[in-house]
Amino acid sequence: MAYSASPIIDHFAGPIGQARLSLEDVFATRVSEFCHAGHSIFWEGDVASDTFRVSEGVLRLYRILPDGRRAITGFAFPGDVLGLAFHDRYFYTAEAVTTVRLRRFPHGRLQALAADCPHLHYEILQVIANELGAAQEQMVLLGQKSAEERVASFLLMNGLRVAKDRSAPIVFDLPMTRLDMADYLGLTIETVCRAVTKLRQAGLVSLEGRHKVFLHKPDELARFAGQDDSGCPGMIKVTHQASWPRHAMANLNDELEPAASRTCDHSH
Amino acid sequence: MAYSASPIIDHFAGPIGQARLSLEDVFATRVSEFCHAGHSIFWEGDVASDTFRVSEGVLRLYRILPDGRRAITGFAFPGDVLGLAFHDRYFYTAEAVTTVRLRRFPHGRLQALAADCPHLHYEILQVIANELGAAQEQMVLLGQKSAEERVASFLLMNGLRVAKDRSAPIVFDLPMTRLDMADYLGLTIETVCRAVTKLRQAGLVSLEGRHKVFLHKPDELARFAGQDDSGCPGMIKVTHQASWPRHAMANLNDELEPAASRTCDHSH
DNA sequence: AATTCCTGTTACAAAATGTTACATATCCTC
DNA sequence: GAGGATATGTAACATTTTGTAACAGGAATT
Repeated sequence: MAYSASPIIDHFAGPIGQARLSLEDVFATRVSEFCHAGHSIFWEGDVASDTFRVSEGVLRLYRILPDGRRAITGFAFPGDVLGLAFHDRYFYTAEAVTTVRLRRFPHGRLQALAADCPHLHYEILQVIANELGAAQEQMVLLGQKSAEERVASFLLMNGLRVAKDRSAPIVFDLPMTRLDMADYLGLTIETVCRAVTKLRQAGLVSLEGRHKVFLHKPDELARFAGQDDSGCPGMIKVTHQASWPRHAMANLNDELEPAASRTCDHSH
Repeated sequence: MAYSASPIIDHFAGPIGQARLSLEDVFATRVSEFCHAGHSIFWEGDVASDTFRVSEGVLRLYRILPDGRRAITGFAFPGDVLGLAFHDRYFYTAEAVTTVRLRRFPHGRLQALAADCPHLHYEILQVIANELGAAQEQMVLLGQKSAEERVASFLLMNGLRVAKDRSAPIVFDLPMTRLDMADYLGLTIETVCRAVTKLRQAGLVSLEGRHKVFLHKPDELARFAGQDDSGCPGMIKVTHQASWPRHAMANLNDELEPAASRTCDHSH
């Protein structure tokens, strides 16, 4: 909060402050910093004074339970921005998996910029909303999927970061360790290994060294992973729990509303 | 997107639009609707045209996997607002556990209001940031905690919604079914029952009927649940993984920065 | 008040995952 | 490039969780 004004930044506060600033613009004004593998940018519980944008490299984001268990809540890749939730303290530790290049921007000052620039504010909201979507996806994975499904999902998710086309084989690099994967997927190292072996035997994936992955049939892998296809319009899913009637809700008209209360009368 | 203007709302768009609007204010202008137990407000995959604020009652929020498994990603209680992530489609189904009273506000118009009122925009961001925090907490629970720890965490979490004081016994109502709890905690009904029984035998909780819960020793229950104490300043945790050096990062000074790159040199 | 249905509980067998132990591969330093 | 340290892979065994099934209890209806 007591940061001295930097001329590099101050032009944002002027009339240009109303321009369509993007997060990328904001961070572009800052110098690069480096964080080597195994070192941390910040720790869980630290006062959250800065936000960070990753330029190169990968971070693991984790929390530690009182008894020492480690839960990796996510990984940060180039382009990702950390600390945008504007909490008082960081909720997780951010540790470099590989050497990371990043830029930082002060928390409070970014908030001030966002207050003056709705577009920037909206972009921040979008980033957090996407993180929330990813977190919910992960909740589904951790709560409902088997070990093999989790590993398949993880490989596919990382593959699709590189190539969006599921119909063609994908080759990519997986920088994190097996322990990272395990702590992210809620499994042990051994279970991860077993699952990878099975996927290899099924001809769906193969490995070269520890970190290079080949997805031979991403499409089939997706089906195997129990990938949720929701959001694909026209896709009707058969379910066997109290969740059948998927017909679209119709009464979303928004005329001048009647004074009386309405009732959601969607059949069960 | 083709909503006709409503006079009830339009005064927000005028000069008053710059006032410190709160989400509560915005929804207060709308009529109440009711949704009876078992019925849904919206479905996963529906086009997201409205946001909702719960006035009374409880909703379960869930996604369905292609093979029918149900993952409850959360519950919505009075005061909670749904749909603020402004995605094109709802990512989950919102179904009433009890009869629910709620108010709705059109997606696009709320976005427009937020663009004119930084305070409102900021409040929306806070809501999503809190949801994100809860989702990460849940990821830790699902990935790292045992069945009994999960149930203990769940009971405690719901108890603390009513009473913030962990040192005194808590009595509260748990409106959802055992199946809801199971699908939320990534367990089966039977495992939930067994866990509850053990907690009962340990003298930590007791039940009256299906939905009334007594937490006799919330403090002890919290310890049992492996509750993360992070965020409590001065709390140093002993860990046994690659996460030891928890000393605070010091070089967060933010002077006019040197042109050269810096390095995060926190020891590992 | 009795019946019926639904939800919740318990016991035991089965499956999945975690543990332990050790072999092998890869990485890093010298 | 040698050698040690670390990470990974595999297998046998232990534990936890699940699946199945039978039963108990509560609420709503008759």
